[in-house]
Amino acid sequence: MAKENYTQYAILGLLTTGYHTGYAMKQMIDGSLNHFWKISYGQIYPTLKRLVEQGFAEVKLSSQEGKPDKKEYFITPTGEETLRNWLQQPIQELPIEKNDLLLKLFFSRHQDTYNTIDLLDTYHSKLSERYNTYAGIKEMILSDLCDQGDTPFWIITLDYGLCTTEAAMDWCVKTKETLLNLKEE
Amino acid sequence: MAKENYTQYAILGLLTTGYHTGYAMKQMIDGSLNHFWKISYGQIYPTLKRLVEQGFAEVKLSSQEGKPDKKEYFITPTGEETLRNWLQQPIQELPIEKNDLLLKLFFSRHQDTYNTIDLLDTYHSKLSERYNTYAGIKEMILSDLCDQGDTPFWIITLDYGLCTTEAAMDWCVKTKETLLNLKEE
DNA sequence: TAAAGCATGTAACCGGTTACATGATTAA
DNA sequence: TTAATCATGTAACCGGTTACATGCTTTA
Repeated sequence: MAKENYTQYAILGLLTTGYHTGYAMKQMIDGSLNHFWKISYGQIYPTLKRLVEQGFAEVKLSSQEGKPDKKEYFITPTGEETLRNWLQQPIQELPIEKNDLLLKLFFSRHQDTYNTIDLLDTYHSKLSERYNTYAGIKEMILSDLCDQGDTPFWIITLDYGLCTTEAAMDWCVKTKETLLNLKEE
Repeated sequence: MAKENYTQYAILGLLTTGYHTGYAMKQMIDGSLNHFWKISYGQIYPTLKRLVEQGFAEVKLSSQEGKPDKKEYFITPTGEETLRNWLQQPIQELPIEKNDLLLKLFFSRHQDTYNTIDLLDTYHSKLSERYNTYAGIKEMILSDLCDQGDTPFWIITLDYGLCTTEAAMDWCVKTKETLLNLKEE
């Protein structure tokens, strides 16, 4: 099956959730989507251009007072259909994350145990930070009384982040013990 | 801080664990490392070449009977030092996995609930497959009586895969319920 | 007046994949 | 004899990042 460029669908999707400029999309992604997706201006603007060329979106130039002009993009019916079609396709393959901590652990036989444990500790604290960030965003969304139709779905993706992060943290703790036992032997 | 090319360290690491040809490395990675790292021949061979140029490895041409000639690579003391140095550096940033299921869920507000649940089911079954694969590899390593010094570290990385995969599976089940409740309201 | 935020864009680069090319040996 | 396994390699391509360029407005 042909490879898919998911980035365009991400942008198409954002067009349906109230983000109409490249700048606004970038803000949104950096703030709320970045636990499972990120994107740079170098992708956003060319993609928006291409979406218009393909008839999936339309541009409207709008000049604002006190702010620079901006290009507002809107999804077309064809674009909506394309998005819906993609949403229905089952995922083909699980993502594999390139994890450099695991890569290091894999080759840590000749390393000093305490050094390896340091790696684990740093990793754990970063996971903990991440966990708190996600929990914070979740709180924020839930306390926002304006109950958008999108919010339950946003919460779901956050929960994914929370539960896998938690599992990874538990693993850190367990692994630390394993390494210490290994050393004692 | 400058960006790092982890691939070269992966290859350097493999050189220390008994894999001396590009072909053998590829086999190894596809079989045992692929839950957190993968690599193509298009990277392996040029990287090996570069490692030699940098003085981190040495080549030895060996002709075998009944098999094609091969190039055997060996790590040099400088290479070992480079590797050890990298192993000691704490990881800078957590990997963020691009997850297209989450991307779809994020925009699934306008989708049919049962369709979304289908996505979750497929995902769950793939996770389950992955879990079994990891569990199988772990069994295999543990039952292999030749107790290499590397094995505890390999088990640790497998455990990471097992526990995060399990967490993701639990999330699938929970999310399915959430979606059904949402529909009933 | 300087920094921060709003806003759009591109060119160079880089890591990585895919497809292709080659060729020997061995087992079905 | 055909497929599978062993073995090495490259060129084209692609997705994505980074650095750079521009310019306006608001706030400190």
